[in-house]
Amino acid sequence: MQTEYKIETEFKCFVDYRTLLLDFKKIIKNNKLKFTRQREQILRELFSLRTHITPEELYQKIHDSYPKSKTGIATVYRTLLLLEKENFVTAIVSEKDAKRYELASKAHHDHIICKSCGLIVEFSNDDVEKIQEITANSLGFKVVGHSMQIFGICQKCQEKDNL
Amino acid sequence: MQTEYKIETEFKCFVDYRTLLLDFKKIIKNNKLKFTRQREQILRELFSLRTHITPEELYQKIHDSYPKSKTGIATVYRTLLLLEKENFVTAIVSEKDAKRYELASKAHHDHIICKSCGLIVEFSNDDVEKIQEITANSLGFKVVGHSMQIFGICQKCQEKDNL
DNA sequence: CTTATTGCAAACGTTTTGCACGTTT
DNA sequence: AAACGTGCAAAACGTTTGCAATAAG
Repeated sequence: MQTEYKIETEFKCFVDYRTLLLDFKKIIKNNKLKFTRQREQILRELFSLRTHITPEELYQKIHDSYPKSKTGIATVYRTLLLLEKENFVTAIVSEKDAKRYELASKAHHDHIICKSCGLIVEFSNDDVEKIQEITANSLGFKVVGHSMQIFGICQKCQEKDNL
Repeated sequence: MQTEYKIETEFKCFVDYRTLLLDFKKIIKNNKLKFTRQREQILRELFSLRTHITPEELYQKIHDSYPKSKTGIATVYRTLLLLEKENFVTAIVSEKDAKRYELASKAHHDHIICKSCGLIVEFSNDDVEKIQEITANSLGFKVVGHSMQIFGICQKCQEKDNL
């Protein structure tokens, strides 16, 4: 495992696309990268969708939105990795299927996932953040972040199962 | 996604191997399965290791412990799936590399993971269990379980990085 | 003797990579 | 012009599966 890591201090909140784009271009410039059509399409699509999406799904959506686009799946993966590194998106690893990405939002939040239909609902809880601090400190760790998933059966699926 | 799921009620605690084996044989009998050399080797290895291990690592360990064993990797995967279904092991999905399994223990616990060296330390916190209940209830979910990972930098890696 | 399990290799789905070609700066 | 990004196809990775052979009940 490589020794590079990032302290989770910087949270981004993108209310409008213009701000997002500006922020992104700043990162691009700072890292001597290039602002390409593909990167913009991916960012715009992520912004307008605002869901937990897999790279494959995102790739499909881009081809729906930009029918002539030749953006390859590899580029989607590469861009998501860049966006994750720069805290523009966060990832949740699903048990089933692929990693899911979502645009970073102001406050950290966690997820409750329906075991039956896969529905993902966000929640946030200040106590979780406190537990994170207390636990890490008591074990000598410097906190980077955390991820919590509650698994359950959503209301709809409970009703479905009771038939 | 299939509609089958399991309520996380049954926790096992294996202090000695004999008890573990007896419990396992009971499950085998109840489900009209067969008690094979491979299944026993896998169980014994999990018991003596008591770490968070990947299927691949477990496969290697078995071949170290039983040099003449021809146990295939597919059998390791299949057995781990069975053990997980029957609550003999629990799995944590790592960001990097493969799923890691550990023998089930009496109490639920979560993990803090070093981003630098991959060290996994267990912790348990009653508040996490409460948060799980409260959150699920408020969102209309029936709780199945949860998984929480804190990411951080362990003491050793912090020192290493300060050189 | 019936049924479940195994090992193997092939298939799978997701993700990464090497490379020649294109695009951005 | 230099440097970086791209698409493609191939490879890599962890995992599952079909099947004929084997072992357990």
